[in-house]
Amino acid sequence: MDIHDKTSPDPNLGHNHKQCISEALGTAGQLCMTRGVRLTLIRHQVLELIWSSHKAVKAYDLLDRIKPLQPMAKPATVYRALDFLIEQGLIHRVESLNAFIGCSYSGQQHEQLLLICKSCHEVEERAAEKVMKALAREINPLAFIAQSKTIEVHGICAKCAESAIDQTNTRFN
Amino acid sequence: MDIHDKTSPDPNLGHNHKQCISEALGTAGQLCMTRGVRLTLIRHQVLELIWSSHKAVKAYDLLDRIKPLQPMAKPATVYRALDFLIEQGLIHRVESLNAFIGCSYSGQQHEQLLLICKSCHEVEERAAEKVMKALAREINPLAFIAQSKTIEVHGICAKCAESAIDQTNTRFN
DNA sequence: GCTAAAATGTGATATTGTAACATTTCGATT
DNA sequence: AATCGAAATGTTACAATATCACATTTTAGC
Repeated sequence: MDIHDKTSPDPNLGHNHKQCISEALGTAGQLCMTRGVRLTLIRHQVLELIWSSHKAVKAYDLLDRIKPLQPMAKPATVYRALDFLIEQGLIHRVESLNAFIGCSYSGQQHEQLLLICKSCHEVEERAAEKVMKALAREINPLAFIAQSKTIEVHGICAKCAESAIDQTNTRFN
Repeated sequence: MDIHDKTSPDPNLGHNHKQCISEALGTAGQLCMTRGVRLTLIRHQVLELIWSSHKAVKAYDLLDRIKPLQPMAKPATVYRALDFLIEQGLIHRVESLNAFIGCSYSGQQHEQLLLICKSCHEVEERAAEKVMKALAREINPLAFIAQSKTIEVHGICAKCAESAIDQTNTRFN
């Protein structure tokens, strides 16, 4: 039942997701070039698999999905690629899911808010600058030196909430 | 080298931690009473172990530490107690550490901010209402229905930052 | 081409968490 | 007090997530 039938993109995304992927991969390539780091084949493949949808992906799912392309792949193969991609800010780890998602703001800021839908499992990333400023104002007076900030909100996204209402209405027709 | 020598409280907390523990356990007892749920011996022991310091505790460390008290204890023993304590809002799961911390605001609100020190590993919980309001203002217009919010900040706490400076100065004396 | 560093291959194992079913304990009712 | 159903716990097995150490290969710079 998983729509991730190995490598093909989710067909139900409501936007041109191929463009989404190619943009992300293009930006990633440029950034790595500029920084003098290597977006190797494996790393590129892992990044592409992560971008195959806007859902957070688990490491062992990535492992299964990369095996057709890299029959030698082992857990370390995937985790090393993930480490690299996180270091370069090309993906985020979703702490509350032990999963990974493509970064929508690669090369830009690095404080983000993740909205995680319990229904469709898609994750939306937002810069949420006002929230981050409020967070900074909360923390600064405490003399706590912040090094990384994780904000993850679980709930129901607008699309899923709407379709739930639709269903409810349908029942009364 | 772990200061958690089984069950005794951390002696370096800079406050009367015994009172901290007994307050937390007292509140927990009252809340469970009021709610008609049972703070059984195992649950009470797990809660007490979690409160033995202000550091986040891992489930399997809890298992090791509860074994002298409950020789039958298995992973499920601990995880069930943790599930109960989380449900009742008596502890929080620290997502970015896969660990658990006593809740400093039991019975009150349920949106908190965790400040996690990478140096001493202590976790400070704050209500941070302004941050939460900013977060609500960010999310509401999106029609995303938030059900749970996780904010975890990793960094260096004031105490550790200060002692680092002290050390630096000492080198130049 | 040579070399050192980076990346990957490989096997083992550590850590974290859950499922399923049996047994015991608790508390409300008779 | 006996009983009965629900809640809690005991118990076994295993699933899911992640890391480590060491061998080998690839790469970029010389």
